[in-house]
Amino acid sequence: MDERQALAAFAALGQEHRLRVVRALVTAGPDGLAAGVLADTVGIASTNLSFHLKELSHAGLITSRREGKSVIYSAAYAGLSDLVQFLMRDCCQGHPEVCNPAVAALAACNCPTGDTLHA
Amino acid sequence: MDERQALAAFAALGQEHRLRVVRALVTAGPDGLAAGVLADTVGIASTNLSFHLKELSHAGLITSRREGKSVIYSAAYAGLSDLVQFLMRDCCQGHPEVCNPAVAALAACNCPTGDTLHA
DNA sequence: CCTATATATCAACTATTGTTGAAGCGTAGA
DNA sequence: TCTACGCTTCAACAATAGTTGATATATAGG
Repeated sequence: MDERQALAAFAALGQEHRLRVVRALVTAGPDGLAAGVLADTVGIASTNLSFHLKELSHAGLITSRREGKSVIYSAAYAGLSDLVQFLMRDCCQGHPEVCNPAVAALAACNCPTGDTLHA
Repeated sequence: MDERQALAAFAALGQEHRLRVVRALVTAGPDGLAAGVLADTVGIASTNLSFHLKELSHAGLITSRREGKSVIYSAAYAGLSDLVQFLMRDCCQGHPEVCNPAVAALAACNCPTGDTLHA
C-alpha cells in the first residue's frame, strides 16, 4: 500500500456515515449487507449512501457483489489490514519493543490464527 | 474509545501532511521530533504545521512536551492502538477465525512482546 | 532588558467535501 | 412487455477544511 491509497482509506474512515458503514460490515462478516439494509442501519438516504459506498470501494475498504435485485457490500479485510500495516511500518526505527500497541490492536480482534485473507 | 474520537483520529490521518507527520513520529519512536524538524520533513510552513499538530493532538494521536526553545512531538502509541481496536471491535460477530487481517497488521510491526504503553 | 529563535494564534481567502432531489439503469415477477 | 423495486448517477447547493500572511507568546542568550 502506498501513501495515496492510505490517504484515501483514512479520509474515507474519517466520516461519520462511512465509518458506521465499515463498522457495520466488519461486524457483519464476509456475508456482508445489502445497500438498503446499510441505509437503514446508518440512517441516511440511499442516494447519499451510494456516494459513500463508492468512496469506500474506491479506497479499497469494501467490496460489492450483485445478488438478485440487491447489491451486497462486505468489508475488505485485506484492505483494512494493509492500512494498519502502512501506519505502523518502520515503527520506532526497528526497535519494536517500544511499539507494542499493535499487540493490543490484535487482542481486540482475538484472532488466534489465520493467513488466508491477507494478500 | 468512542465513535467521536475515532472519527477525529481517522479524519486527522486522512490528510496528506498530517499522515506524514504521524508516520514520521511513529518512525522516530518515543524520543519524538521537534516541530521545526517536522516542518522540514513534511515540507509545509510552520504556521500551517501548527494547525495540523493541534488537530492531531486533539485526536489523541500525538503528544507534545517543551524542551528548551523547541516543542517536541511524539506518537501516542496507545491512541493509535485504541483506534485499530475500535475499528476491529465485534468483527465477524464473534467468529474471529475469518478476521485474521489483524494478525498481518501485527506482523508489520514485528512486535514480539510488550504491554507497557497501552492504557 | 533587548534581540533572536521557535512555535502558536487569528482572520481572510480558497478549495474540497457532503447532502439533496430528480432522473436513469438493471433485475424480478405479473 | 409492463410495473415495481433496488440501487446508482448527475447537477446544484450548503457546509467544512486547508492555506496563507500578519501578529502574538515563550524561551535562551547577550
